Amino acid sequence: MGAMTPDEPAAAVTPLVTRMTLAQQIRESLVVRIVSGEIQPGERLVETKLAAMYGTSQAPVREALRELEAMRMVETRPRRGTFVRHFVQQTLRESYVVRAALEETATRLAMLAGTVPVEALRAEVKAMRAAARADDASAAARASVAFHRHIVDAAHNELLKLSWEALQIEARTSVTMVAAEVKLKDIARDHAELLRSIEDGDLETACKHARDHQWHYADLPHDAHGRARRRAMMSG
Amino acid sequence: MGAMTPDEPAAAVTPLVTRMTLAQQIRESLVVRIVSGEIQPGERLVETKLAAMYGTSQAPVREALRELEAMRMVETRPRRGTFVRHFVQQTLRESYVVRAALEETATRLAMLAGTVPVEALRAEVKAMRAAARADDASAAARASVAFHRHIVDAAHNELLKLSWEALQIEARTSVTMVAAEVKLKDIARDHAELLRSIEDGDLETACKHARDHQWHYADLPHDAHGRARRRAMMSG
DNA sequence: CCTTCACCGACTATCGATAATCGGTTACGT
DNA sequence: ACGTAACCGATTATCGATAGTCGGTGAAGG
Repeated sequence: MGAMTPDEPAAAVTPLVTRMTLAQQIRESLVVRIVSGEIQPGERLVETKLAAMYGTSQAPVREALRELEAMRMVETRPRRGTFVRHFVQQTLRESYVVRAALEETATRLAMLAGTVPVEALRAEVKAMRAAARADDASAAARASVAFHRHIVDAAHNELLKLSWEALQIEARTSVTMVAAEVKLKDIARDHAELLRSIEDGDLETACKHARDHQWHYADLPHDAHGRARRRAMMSG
Repeated sequence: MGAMTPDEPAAAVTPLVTRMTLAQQIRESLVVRIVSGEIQPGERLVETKLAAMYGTSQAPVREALRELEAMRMVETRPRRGTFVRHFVQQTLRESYVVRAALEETATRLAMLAGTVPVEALRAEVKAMRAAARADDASAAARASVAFHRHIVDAAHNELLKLSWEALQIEARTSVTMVAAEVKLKDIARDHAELLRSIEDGDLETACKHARDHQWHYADLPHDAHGRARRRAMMSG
C-alpha cells in the first residue's frame, strides 16, 4: 500500500474542503487510490491499518469503507474484512448489457413523459463529430457518456439513475474505445441515429434502438478478461 | 417516533438471527418501521435515541443509517442528522421500474442461453399457491423473490445480478404486499402466467411479460405518500 | 419592531479501549 | 500419518466517553 500520510489537516490549504467529514475525505482518497491502481483488486483493506495511515480512529475508516461498498468498489464480508473488487469481475461486456437494460427503460420513461432533452442530445452529437475530426478519443468518450446521462436524467427516476451511475460508466467507456478500436466517426453516427429515432417519436423503435446500441458494444472484442459470450446475446 | 422499545435483545427469540451483526438487525428493523409508516417521512432519526431504544451503542446505529442512506430511504446531512425521505413510496415505485428493466433483460439472456431453470420456477409458483391458501403473505413474498432471483441468476451476468441485488428487493417486497393489499392468489397467478410465456419460448412476448409484470406493481396504489404516476407509464 | 451576535442545549463525528470472531496452527489421540 | 480440538494472532464489531458543530434563543443595537 502507498505511503500517503495526511499528517496535517491542512486547514490553511483546504479551507472549504475541510467542511467534509473525515469519513468523506478518506473515501475520496481511497477511490482515487483504487481507480488509479495503487491499490490492487483483491487487496484487503484493513481498517486499523488505514486508520493509522490516515491518522484517525477506526470509525471514520469504517464509514468510508461502507460507502465504497455502496459504490460497489469493495466487498465486505461480516467479520472477515473488506476487499477491493476485481475489476474483471465486472467485465465491460456485462456492463453494456446492464446499461442497455437501464437506458432502454430510461428512453421509454423519458419519451412517455415527453422530457427528452433533444437540444442537449444534439449538442453532444455535435461534440462527438468534433471529437472525431480532432481524433480526440477522450472528448468523444465524454460526449458519449454525457449523451446517455442526459437520457437517464430525463427519465426522472432516481433509483434508475443511481443504478446507472453505479456502473461507473466513465471509467469503462474510455477503455472500450481503446480496446475495441472503435472508430470515432462511427460513434458519432451511432448516436445520431439513436437520436433520430427518438426524435421520430416511435417509442418501441427508439427503445429497441437504445438497447441494441449498447448490446452492439457488448459484442465487440474487448480484452483478455471478457470471456467470449455467445453471439446469441445480440438481441434478435 | 413510535413507542417500540426492544428493551431486550431477545436473544432467546432469535437464536439464528443473531448471526447477523447488530447493525444489520437494526437496519432491518428500521426498514420495516419506515415502510410500514410507523416512522413518518421527514421524521428525524436521532442516533442516540435509537441506540438507547435498541439497547446498543451509537456505532451500530450509525452503520444501519448509512445503509439506509445507500438504499435511499433516508437522507443524511453532515452534522445535521438523518431524516426519513419523503419519497420512500415513490422509491418503491421506482424500484419496480428498475426491476422491470433488469428482469426483462435477465429473461432475455436466460432464454437465449437456454438456462431458464423451469423446474425451480414451477416450484416457486407452487409455493406461492400454498402460501395463498395458507394466507401467508411472508411466504408468498419469499417465493416471489426467489422466483425472480432464479431468473436473474440464470442470466449469468454478474453485474446484472449485482445491480438487481442492490435494489434490496426483499426489503421492499413484503411492504408492497401489505401496502397495496395485493391478493396472494393474484400473485401466484401472475407468476404462473409469466412462467407459461417463458415456457412457450416466445422471446419477445416473455420479455414484455416480464417487464409488464413489474410495471404493474409500480402502478398499484400504495398509500397517500406515493404521488400518482401517469397511467402512460404502463407500457403500451 | 427588526437584525446581529454570543450563549445554550442537543446531537453528531470521532476517539480509544474492549469483546468477539475468524482462519490458521499446533498438540493430541488413534 | 490423519482427523479433531484447543490455542493464537490478527482484525472486526461494539462500546462508552468526548470534542465540536448546528440551530435556536434572547439580549443588545439600530
